Amino acid sequence: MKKYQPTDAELEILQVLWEKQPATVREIFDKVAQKKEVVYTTVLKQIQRLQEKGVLERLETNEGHQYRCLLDQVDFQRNWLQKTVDMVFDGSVSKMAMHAISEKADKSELEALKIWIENELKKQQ
Amino acid sequence: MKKYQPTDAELEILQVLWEKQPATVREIFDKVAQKKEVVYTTVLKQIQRLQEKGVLERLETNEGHQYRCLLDQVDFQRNWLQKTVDMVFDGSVSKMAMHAISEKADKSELEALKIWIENELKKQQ
DNA sequence: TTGTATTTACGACACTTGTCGTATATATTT
DNA sequence: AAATATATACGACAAGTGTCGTAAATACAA
Repeated sequence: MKKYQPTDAELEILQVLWEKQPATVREIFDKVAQKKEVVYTTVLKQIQRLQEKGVLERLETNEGHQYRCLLDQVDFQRNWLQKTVDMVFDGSVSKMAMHAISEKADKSELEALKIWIENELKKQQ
Repeated sequence: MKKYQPTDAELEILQVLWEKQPATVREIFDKVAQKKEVVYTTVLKQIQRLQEKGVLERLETNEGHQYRCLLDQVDFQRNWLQKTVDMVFDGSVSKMAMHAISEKADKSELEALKIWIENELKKQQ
């Protein structure tokens, strides 16, 4: 499972799993239901379809089925950013970074970033 | 047209329009066809559906129909990043920025970004 | 053990999307 | 004007998705 483009609804499920894995349908459902109104079986169905596609793996434990995500979060993030840069920001990483930062970063986040960049620079030279 | 989540295929069309607007179906098709194999009527259909949805506007000029995108590119970029941060990077802008930058930034880009951040910091306080 | 609650499976439905073929309208050329 | 080319409209279809109801299986409680 290297590349897969989940829909928004699917992504919500993956998010839950990336946070705590493996998890039961109930656990996943509870988390998802906090964010949007949805019925248990809807989430279940989505989980099952994700499993059919090979994105999730089902483990048969003694306390019911558990699911684990076979799509690595970091890989996914990388692909997502790749797509973002290519399709939304005309191929420019820094254009994207600046947009993002100026939009929403607060002071502490800016500070953190600055320090991080300085560190990167040291490493590079 | 403030918020709309285009599919990948739709986004390719919007990209063309953001670059040069308004444009005829033929012009859009030519650009899109450079990137992937597709038939004229497929692109036409997508354009028409986008128009029905109010994402594109059709202008009746003397040399055929022209289309313009009613979805502002900057708004779209903002929304996209919002979603990216929320759904892919656990709400952390700097986490996302770091991912992006470390993927691809060279020294000069880092320098530029550092200066830019310092500037942002000054503006904020 | 028998009834109740929970979990899981299965199927159904409407809607969207990507895709294209065909028909019709419009323009251009001869 | 007739013939040809181009543009546009229209409809169709399969696949995928979000959604849920209901049935079946399983676990738990009385």
